[in-house]
Amino acid sequence: MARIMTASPSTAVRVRFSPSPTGTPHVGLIRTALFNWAHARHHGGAFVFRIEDTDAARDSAESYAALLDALRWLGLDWDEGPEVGGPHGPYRQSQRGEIYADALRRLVEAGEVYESFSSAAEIEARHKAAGRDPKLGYDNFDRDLTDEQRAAFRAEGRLPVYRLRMPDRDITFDDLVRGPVTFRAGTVSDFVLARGDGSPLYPLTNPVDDALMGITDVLRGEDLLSSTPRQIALLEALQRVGIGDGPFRYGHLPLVTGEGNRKLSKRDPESNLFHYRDRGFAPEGLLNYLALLGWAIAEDRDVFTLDEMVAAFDISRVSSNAARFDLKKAEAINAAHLRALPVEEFARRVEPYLVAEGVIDGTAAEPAPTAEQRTLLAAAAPLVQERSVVLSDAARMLRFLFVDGDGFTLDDDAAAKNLGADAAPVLQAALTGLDELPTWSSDDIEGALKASLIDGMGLKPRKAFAPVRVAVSGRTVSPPLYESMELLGRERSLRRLRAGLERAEALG
RNA sequence: GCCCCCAUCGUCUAGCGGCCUAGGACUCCGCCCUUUCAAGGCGGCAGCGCGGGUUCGAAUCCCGUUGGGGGCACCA
Repeated sequence: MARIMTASPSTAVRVRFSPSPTGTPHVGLIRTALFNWAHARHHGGAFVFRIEDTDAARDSAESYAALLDALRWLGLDWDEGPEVGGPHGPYRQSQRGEIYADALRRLVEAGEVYESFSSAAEIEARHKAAGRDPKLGYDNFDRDLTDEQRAAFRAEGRLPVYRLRMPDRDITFDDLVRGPVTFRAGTVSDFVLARGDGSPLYPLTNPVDDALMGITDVLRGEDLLSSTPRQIALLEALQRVGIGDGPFRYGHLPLVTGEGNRKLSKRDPESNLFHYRDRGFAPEGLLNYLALLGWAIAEDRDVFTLDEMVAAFDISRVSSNAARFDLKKAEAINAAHLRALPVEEFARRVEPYLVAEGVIDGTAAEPAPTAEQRTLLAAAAPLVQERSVVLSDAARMLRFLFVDGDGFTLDDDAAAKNLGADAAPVLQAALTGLDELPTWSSDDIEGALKASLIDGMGLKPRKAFAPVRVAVSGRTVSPPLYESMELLGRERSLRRLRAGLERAEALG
């Protein structure tokens, strides 16, 4: 372990990643997870994973599974959390009901929290009556209700919600990425911690768990910045009733935006993490790109490994401006990581995408190529590694090698452009030259094609090789032509050239 | 409307008073390499929102302004 450990356990960094299991993991959410993880690893601290599933109506088992799947795929390992356990469990809020009930009880008994009977309509009506903006928020009306008043409301059959009594002073905290932030006294109204039926809400569960789990640094999206004064007030109140040690450090990460500078929405397919996995982003490539959204490792470098990130990560050097997700750059970073992979590793990672192409057996999780296919892939992988932006590119380029007969199809656009009538003489000449070849090696193929097409027909290389490439591989972008044909083998190569010729002649 | 945050090339960023006639990356455009599609190499286009200060000196500090964003639920 080369990592630097902090001096004493009491100062060890503890961060948490606490998503709610709704929908599919979002790239912005993952960026938050990454920065938390990197911060913890950099300081030799703990990365706690907690599931905030207090809303039974919206949470789903699929989302929960997807969250674990996502972190595991990315390699963001957690020290405490679901399926790992830890001293502060359980790590799913749906299993911590008693903890919140106890916290709420203590807060009420201490007078930190009070019962509020006002309905939204009543609050609005009071604002209007007083000539205030009706959408001002809660007006602290129920703060000092007497026992008699409360009893009267209950007698009407009303159930109160529970609100925290906000302190009447400015609340300032030193944001880890932004520096000092102050909210003026009176600008944050008393907020609801639990429903009328006593069920706890996020504003209560989140700080309670952070306090109980010994969290020291909260790194989250900027969208939560304005709820920080509420959390700080709650944390102070909790401390007064014997829960936790008061407020901790906060750092608000810049938002990840999409087109039009809007916060990337969960509805936007571009925000779906698995969309990138399905296309063949490598975890290290995607993570590297996500890290660039708000952080830079050095002035003149932007491709780096996770280990390098851990060593260099400094939360205070995270940018505070929102960052636009740029697919083109993400792809470029990913391509750099794919090229850096040992070729055997690259081949192994292409396998799931060949399964998706339907050319090898197995599942994405467990591809089951035959020994023969594995040999072919090993030979072909080096030909496509540097031409792949995502792993599915490689699978698409390699597909033609793994199929035969009806399994082989021509790309429509490629065929339309390159296998027209004028391709017929080219393919005919190629066939003639190739047919006489005593041995079938890439060098021989190269020699034969050049002799018959370039020298023989006086064609420009572009013109000469395009029809051959498309006839043989089905696409305009393929592995290097001669090597491809060698791997394809004489029979299949010639058969495809003949098929291409027939097509070209039919059009002429 | 109220509260809070932000402000350097189209995009992501470096810059934390002089090293800046502002550096890198992506995109785009050229050229080279390859008698193939790509990849790679080299080069180019392009930026400190505006106005005041502070200072010998400001992209960097302060104030204002404009613009953008986020938050204002018995969702998380």
